[in-house]
Amino acid sequence: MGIQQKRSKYREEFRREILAEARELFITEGYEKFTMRKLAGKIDYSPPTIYLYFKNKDDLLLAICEEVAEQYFANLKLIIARYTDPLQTLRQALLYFIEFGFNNPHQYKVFFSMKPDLYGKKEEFMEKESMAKNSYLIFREIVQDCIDAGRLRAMDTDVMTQSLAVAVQGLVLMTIYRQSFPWADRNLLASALVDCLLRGYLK
Amino acid sequence: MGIQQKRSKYREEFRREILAEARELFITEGYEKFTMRKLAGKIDYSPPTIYLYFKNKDDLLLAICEEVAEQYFANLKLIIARYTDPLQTLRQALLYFIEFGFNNPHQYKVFFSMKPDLYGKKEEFMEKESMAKNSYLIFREIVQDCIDAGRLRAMDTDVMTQSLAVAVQGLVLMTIYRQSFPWADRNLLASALVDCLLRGYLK
DNA sequence: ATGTTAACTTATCGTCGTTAAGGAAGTTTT
DNA sequence: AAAACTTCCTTAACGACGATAAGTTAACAT
Repeated sequence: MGIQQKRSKYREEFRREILAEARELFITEGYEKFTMRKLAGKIDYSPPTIYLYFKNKDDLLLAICEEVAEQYFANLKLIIARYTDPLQTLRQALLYFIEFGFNNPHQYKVFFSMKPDLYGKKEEFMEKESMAKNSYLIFREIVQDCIDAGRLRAMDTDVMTQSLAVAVQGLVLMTIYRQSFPWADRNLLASALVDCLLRGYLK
Repeated sequence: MGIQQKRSKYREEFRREILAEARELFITEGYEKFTMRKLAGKIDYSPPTIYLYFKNKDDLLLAICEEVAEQYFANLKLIIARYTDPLQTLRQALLYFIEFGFNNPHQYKVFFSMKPDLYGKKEEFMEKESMAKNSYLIFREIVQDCIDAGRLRAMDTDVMTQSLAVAVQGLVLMTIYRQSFPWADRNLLASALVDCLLRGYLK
């Protein structure tokens, strides 16, 4: 049992090492050029070795997603702690989300390189533990606080949360993915959109 | 010259035929399973034949995009003609965009399967003719009308147009791409978001 | 010493986008 | 009418991909 533990400990260590290298490869080379073979080369192992630690490429991408979500989640919690006014908290949370996307375009793209149902079936998402789920729930809480405090209109919390979320995600996605388009200044767009959204749901 | 014309006419005809089959394959099989080889099989020609009519896969995807944008653009013009109140026109335009995305998820995905700069460099987009450009400009015009009529706040037209656009595109993209997530009712989200956006920019 | 297991390799499969080279048919030139 | 050229399409192949099968090596257990 002791040995088993030791082994699985090394195993987990190596897995995390691969993951770290994978994330770096993703960031430096971008999604389009990220391949299992290149990753194998980067860690100086043969390609099949990766498959001993990850079921397949999607599994690995999901793991990267979770790492990214974890990083986002941790910072979001710090932001929440910094503000007392619920509306101010929400504003900063929205702005931080956009900033995170702008600063980490490659990480952000991972989420959209995955299959539509990589997080499982519709019901499974809320049952399984995931940083993606945690991030949504904490964001939902912020919105709920605004409603409870009477600062935002009383309406279905999920509808409000999700409509806010998709709006800011749209900004990040579009500016990242459609670089041919003559976008206005990103930061201008960000503050205009967030202002508009909050104003739109103001009580 | 007459013969040349005849030839290029047939050539164009075949090209459009391939395009039509490609779009159908895209719709029925989805982006992930769309391959040049399958398309070749579908039109009963060998794979390299397609390359006589399209430079490469991206070129073909771009052509599909333009077809989709053309369809969207045509319908959008009809909607504009139907309403006189500028704000009402904008509302319907936003709702139609979302509806279009919901009803044509596969076509919509084409735009995001393309390389970031498939429409050329940043300056080229506005110079070259494209249905994507036309769609943006007509949408921008609607927004401009609302501002001019004093119904929406006076601010940079492009910033307002683009922030509205990315918000609704976010809704479509997220619901299409992240199907594991327990979204609220799509139509509820759509009307809530559009209401919020218009309210947010109201004068 | 022998059997067992884990970790890793090489070799390979099937698929993809794409290109090279060539052939068949029609068109133009002589 | 024969020869040369052009157009259109084919077969064959390249390199890269994700992934699997089968085999090797070394550590460990008995």
